[in-house]
Amino acid sequence: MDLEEALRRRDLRVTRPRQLVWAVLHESGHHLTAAEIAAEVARRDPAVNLSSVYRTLSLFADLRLARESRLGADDASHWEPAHADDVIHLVCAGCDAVLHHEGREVERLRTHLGEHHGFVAEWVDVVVHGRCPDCAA
Amino acid sequence: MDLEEALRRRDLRVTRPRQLVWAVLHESGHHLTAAEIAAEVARRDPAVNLSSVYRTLSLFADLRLARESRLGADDASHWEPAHADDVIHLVCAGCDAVLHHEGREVERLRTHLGEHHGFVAEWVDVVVHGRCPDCAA
DNA sequence: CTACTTGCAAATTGTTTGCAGACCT
DNA sequence: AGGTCTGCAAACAATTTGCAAGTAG
Repeated sequence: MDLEEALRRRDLRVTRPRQLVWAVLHESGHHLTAAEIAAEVARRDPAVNLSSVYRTLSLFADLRLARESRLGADDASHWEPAHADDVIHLVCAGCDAVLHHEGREVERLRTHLGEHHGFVAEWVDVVVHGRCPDCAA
Repeated sequence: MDLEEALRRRDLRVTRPRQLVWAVLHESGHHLTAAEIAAEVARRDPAVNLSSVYRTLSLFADLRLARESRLGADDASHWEPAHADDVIHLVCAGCDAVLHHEGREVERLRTHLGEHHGFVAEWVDVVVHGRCPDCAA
């Protein structure tokens, strides 16, 4: 996935805030809040403003380059590079890690809803709160 | 489910705001925001304050009497009387209705995560965005 | 009585917006 | 050059909190 490519294809400009947000999003292995992203971006270039980070993230969301998720009912939104919607988020109550689980479950659910209930699923969001193997002890 | 019973059991007081929020939550068939609940409560007793509605809702959440869900990444929280977590929310992009789907899917997912990945699921949240039968046309 | 609750208003938090200037292309 | 982007500060919306007064048990 190439940022410049994706932007130019739609006549959007390649700017410093966009490059930095992109880099931070990809270098971090986990989910980040807008504020966390902004902090890391600022370390690299203090001139970049928080509101640009927000604008950039929602642009990325529109372009399907990034994905926003609500991991808790309370928390702020968390961001990560885009991935298919059949990825389930496992949020550990012990260490706060967010694991990804990929399986057939979402696909099966989607099919079931369509065939048996006539509901056309466009986007499936599954968040499981619990304890990861290390913290389950 | 009896409100007075649930409150008294924990030495909590049965008050007007609590009774009214409880009633509104149960009389409405669908998901309501705190503001909507407050508006309906206020119609019955204008003295009840919005912040009491918030305090009451989070009390109900603690007591497992009500359930909060984020139906969109943007929206405010929506509330409904508590129900098991194997109920899936289907949010229709056409008519904004929120349907409930009850099935074995969540239970199966929970078992799978436990047996194959050692992840102990405590709470599963599934939200499916799409189109209900009427709006899928 | 007296601790639990509430109303009210002010404070927080997360996110968005208006606008003039900066900068990609 | 010219329209797209950004920084900044102010606006917003949802939710929370401090505190004195109210009330359930």
